[in-house]
Amino acid sequence: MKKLLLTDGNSMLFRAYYATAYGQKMSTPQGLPTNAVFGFASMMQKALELIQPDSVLVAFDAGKHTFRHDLYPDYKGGRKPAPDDLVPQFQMVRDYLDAFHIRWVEMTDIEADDLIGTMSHQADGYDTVIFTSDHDLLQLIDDTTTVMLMKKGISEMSEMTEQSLKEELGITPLQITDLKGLMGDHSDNIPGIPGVGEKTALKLLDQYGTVENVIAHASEIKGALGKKVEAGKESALLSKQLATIRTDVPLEFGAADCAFDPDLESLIRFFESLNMKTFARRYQQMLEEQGNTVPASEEPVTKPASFAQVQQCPDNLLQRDLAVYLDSDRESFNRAELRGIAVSDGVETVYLSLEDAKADEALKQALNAGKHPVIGFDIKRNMHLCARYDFPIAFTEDAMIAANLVHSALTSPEKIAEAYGITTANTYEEIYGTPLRPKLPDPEEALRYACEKASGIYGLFRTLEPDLKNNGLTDLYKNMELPLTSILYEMEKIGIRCDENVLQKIAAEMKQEIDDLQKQIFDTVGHDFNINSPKQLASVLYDELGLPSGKKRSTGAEVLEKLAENHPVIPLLLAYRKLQKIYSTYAEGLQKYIENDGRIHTLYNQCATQTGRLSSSDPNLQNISVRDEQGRIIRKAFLPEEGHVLLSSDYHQIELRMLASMADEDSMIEAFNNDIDIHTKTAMDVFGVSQEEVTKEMRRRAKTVNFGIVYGISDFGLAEQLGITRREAGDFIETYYEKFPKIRTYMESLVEFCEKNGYVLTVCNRRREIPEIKDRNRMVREFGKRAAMNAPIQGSAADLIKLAMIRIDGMMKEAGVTSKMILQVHDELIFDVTKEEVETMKQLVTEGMVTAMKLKVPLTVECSIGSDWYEAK
DNA sequence: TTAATCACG
DNA sequence: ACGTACGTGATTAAC
Repeated sequence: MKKLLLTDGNSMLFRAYYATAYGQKMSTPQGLPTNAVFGFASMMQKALELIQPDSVLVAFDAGKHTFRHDLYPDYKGGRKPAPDDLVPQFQMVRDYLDAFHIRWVEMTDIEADDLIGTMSHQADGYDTVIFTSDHDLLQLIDDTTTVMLMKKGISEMSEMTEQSLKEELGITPLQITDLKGLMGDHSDNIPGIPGVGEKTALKLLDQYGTVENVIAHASEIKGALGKKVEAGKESALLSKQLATIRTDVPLEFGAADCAFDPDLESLIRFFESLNMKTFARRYQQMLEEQGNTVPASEEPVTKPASFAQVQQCPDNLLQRDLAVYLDSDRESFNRAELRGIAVSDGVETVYLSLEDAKADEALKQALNAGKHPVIGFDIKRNMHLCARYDFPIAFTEDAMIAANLVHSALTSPEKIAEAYGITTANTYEEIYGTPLRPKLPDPEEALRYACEKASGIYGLFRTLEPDLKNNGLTDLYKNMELPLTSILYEMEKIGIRCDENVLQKIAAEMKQEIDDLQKQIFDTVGHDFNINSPKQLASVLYDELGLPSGKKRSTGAEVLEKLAENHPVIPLLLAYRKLQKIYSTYAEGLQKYIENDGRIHTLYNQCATQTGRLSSSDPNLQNISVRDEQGRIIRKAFLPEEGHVLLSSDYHQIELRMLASMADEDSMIEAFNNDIDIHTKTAMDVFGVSQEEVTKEMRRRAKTVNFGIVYGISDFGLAEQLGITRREAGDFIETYYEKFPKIRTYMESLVEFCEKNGYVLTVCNRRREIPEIKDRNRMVREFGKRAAMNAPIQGSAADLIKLAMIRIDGMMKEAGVTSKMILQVHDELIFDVTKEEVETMKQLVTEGMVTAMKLKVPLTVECSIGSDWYEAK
């Protein structure tokens, strides 16, 4: 059967707009914004590839007064007008469809939904697929009609059929109108029955089937709900009518008239006129692959002539700012092989084999003269490669870090490439295969890839430079992140000594215990099963043992702890889980990372977080067990160099201190100034008792509240954490805010600032963008608020320790010590220290950390020394 | 590849 | 009416 693709142009355009609103600013040569058209075109292309339709129709809303407004004048009331920079794109997107030869339709005072409804109704002989994010359209589902529901952008989609609808909501497509009738629709301002939400509506439908039948049986419904239904009858019937999509609009054409016959040439011209080079290039390539002989466009987008392999770098390049791409495999930094190097000045790009590059003295000189910027992408990795292959390059800029500072959401090379539309003709995998299925690369493709990368890095950095400057990020970039890169490079290179034998011994003992526990669990339950499988475990707990479950049948530790009393197997399971985790991740898992030098070289990622913290991976050395003794012994495997000791120094309550200082909360500052235990102080205030009267439990609760504040507290979250009611938690929070009023006003100011600007800042002006704060979904918005409260605190603490690292690094160089900084764990620094330098280092490190930043509260650190990481704590 | 779980700050 | 604490990375099972 033929396939028909239907989609709602307005809704898709809006979605595209908001999905791209925070990305790179795109515009036509005349300066008109094009981001929404870009997003729209990406979505459309993905839809076309996915569906492979024979016919396509895009429907647009037109006119302000539809038949629904006759029924209900407030229909779609309260909507904000389209943003200014979206308005010109309404026409542009129609031009795009015209250029592509995709049929679109709009009819005065008819909504897109009704056009789609009618077309899908009429399209006999077609399998219809409706692309939408609008749940209303689910009512159109039938044997030959499916709905592809977009979640975020187009990346997440679910294909909805009669069956999946039944599974997810327990209703038929036609009942969607009843659902909306009962619960209403906030976005269209459809009232429904006030006080009835999705859950209640589904329950009613399950029982009565339709709105009409619910109303007919209103008298049977007990309690408040019955009253609500009684009062909301008419509204429900009206709402159902409003939600019902028409299938009888007088359309003058059919599916066959919408045959999809793309005109790539005119589409390419369209993209070129809008300055959308990536798309133009992509379709150009598609066209060429189809074997169509087309005259080359006036300005060829790919410039094969400028991508050349040379034996010596041309002189003119040596006089300019250069971007460098190191051609290597994707192994970890201490294993990767360096094959060659591509350098680009943004116009011309050349590739040199490693051998040629090493022989090119002029090039080496240019890359180390410090005369012109040398731009890289992830220069820390590049520094490792350069050092191992004895090919020095003095990088001065890192486009990856710059991109992450400008857009905090860009936490990986892939995201950066996507956000900035950086593409290569082939993906790396297409050329080199995967680690499992390596491929002999085609030399020309490999050359082109490396050159495209170098040229892409150059362009990326040039676009980012003004953004760094305009957002006041230059100082952070130049004086914090770049110096830190070099320090992290050294730390990665040195690594930390790790004794495989210790791990093996722990692993062996643990294995014993795990096997015992496993046996006991099987005996208790009565049969064998895979305890590591949450699915099987849930089935055992909730089906076989009949334990009471919440809605989710979770097998997480928190839930199991609550069930501990109900069955003797629960404590066994918890113990098993704990050991299994420590065994597989640490005792066994870490061994794989010990290199031939007997050391583990973790990777510090400088732009993996949205808050400015570092992250550690391969392996993650920032989450080595410490909280319980069973796991803590893993730390006995981490050792200093022979004859040295480990020095660990950590900040005391850094985030709370940072908060007190930033919020300028006097009584909290005073407490820190007088070195009073902050959790006890909080307990005194919240519970209204004297210091002597604070019990352990009170202090524990106060501590939890303090943590909660830093996380962007909610009464629900606190209640969950403390095992108290929501009300009690709410009272705690209220009392807390009364005692620390500036904390409240500070938090409120953060949320307000974020709502206005879409981002928040740390003390060092690090930005975190939080688009969620403007989301139309309340839950997402609430998350945005919490993030807005947390990011400045967590981020400023991250700024602080980064400054401390830079300072300490400087002090160590100045003092000429041989000790080394080797690990960072967010509020803690670990050093490998020679015995003679212990006192010097203790003092130096403490001073460096304490004076790294001037706050309104003192900074305190705790130092400890040990012959392994277990002792140094 | 994704979800669930759990280790850390 | 809704379902929530913030920020990470590794392992496992099961698709």
